[in-house]
Amino acid sequence: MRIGDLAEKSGLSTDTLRYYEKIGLLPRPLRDGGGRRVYDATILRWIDFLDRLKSTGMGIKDRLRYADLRTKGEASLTERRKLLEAHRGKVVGDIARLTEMLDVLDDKIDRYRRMEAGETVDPAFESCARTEHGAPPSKEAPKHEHRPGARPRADAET
Amino acid sequence: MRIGDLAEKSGLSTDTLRYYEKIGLLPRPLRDGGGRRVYDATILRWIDFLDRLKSTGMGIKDRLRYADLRTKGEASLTERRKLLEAHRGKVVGDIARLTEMLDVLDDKIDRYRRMEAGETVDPAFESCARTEHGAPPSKEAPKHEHRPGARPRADAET
DNA sequence: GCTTGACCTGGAGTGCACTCCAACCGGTAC
DNA sequence: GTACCGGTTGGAGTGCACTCCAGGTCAAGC
Repeated sequence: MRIGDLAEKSGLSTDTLRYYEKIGLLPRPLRDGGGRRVYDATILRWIDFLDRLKSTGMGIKDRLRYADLRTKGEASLTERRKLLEAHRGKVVGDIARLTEMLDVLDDKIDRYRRMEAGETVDPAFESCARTEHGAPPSKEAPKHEHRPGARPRADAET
Repeated sequence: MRIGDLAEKSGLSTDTLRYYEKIGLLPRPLRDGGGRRVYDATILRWIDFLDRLKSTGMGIKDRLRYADLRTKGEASLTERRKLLEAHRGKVVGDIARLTEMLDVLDDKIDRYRRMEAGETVDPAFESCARTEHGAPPSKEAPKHEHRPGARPRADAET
């Protein structure tokens, strides 16, 4: 398999494949008589995993680190596991943040929809602010003060 | 509130706040006698929402678009809703991808752990390839000869 | 009055992750 | 033989999202 085929199969461009090779994400492939890269189909699995790492927010440095450990064989098992565990933590956090955002968005979209329908909707007091900075509500909005579990904060946008 | 206070409260740097203002993400604040920016606390809500959009993967262009629509008031409700709905779709997709990755990672971490414990574990094919290309496991991955940089390793990731 | 520190501006620099390009080479079809 | 396609290289360019800096102003504290 030459670089063009791999590009097609992996969804990466030939430029990206060469770039990944250059920085060390991909191992150096064999070359044919004319000096052209020849790939084994198994590389696709590695590319797929790299892609997954990337698309779940792992930067190039950590992918590089993982790729580097991988070349070291069994000796690097523990380190690789730790790297993956760290990434797992990030993924769990990301899922939580995204899930929270889904609520915020649903809330906001619903409000917009009602406003579009001509309903009078009170200025969006909703969950767009992080609880950590939980600005104590100014006296303008005393209603929403103590609602455990409910959205503690308001957003000025309409 | 001056820019330093806002920076502290929002978690953004003063540079970033000025940068956001420059590109139009933040409205131009009033100035005091000495020409210094003076902020109303309500800006924090907007910053928090922007931050949420950002941390759930919305790029600066779309945030800018949303910010711009916001300044247009009610006339832009529908467009804003559509923008948020589009983002919602992305968020749903991201959650799915991350959740899938969590499985992959758990699988891999578990495998690594067992290998560290000396168990014989077959090379983890399934956890790194997308199900779509689902390649059947090849017969026997050759035991790792260790020649860094010379060739691609036969097994996808161990 | 002087120092300190926060703030101002415009513009340059950074890091990531590609992406594109010029100039060249090798193999195949006609 | 030559046109063409798909490769090769090193290096430059791009877009995003900041981040830093020089050189200045302003207000308050000593």
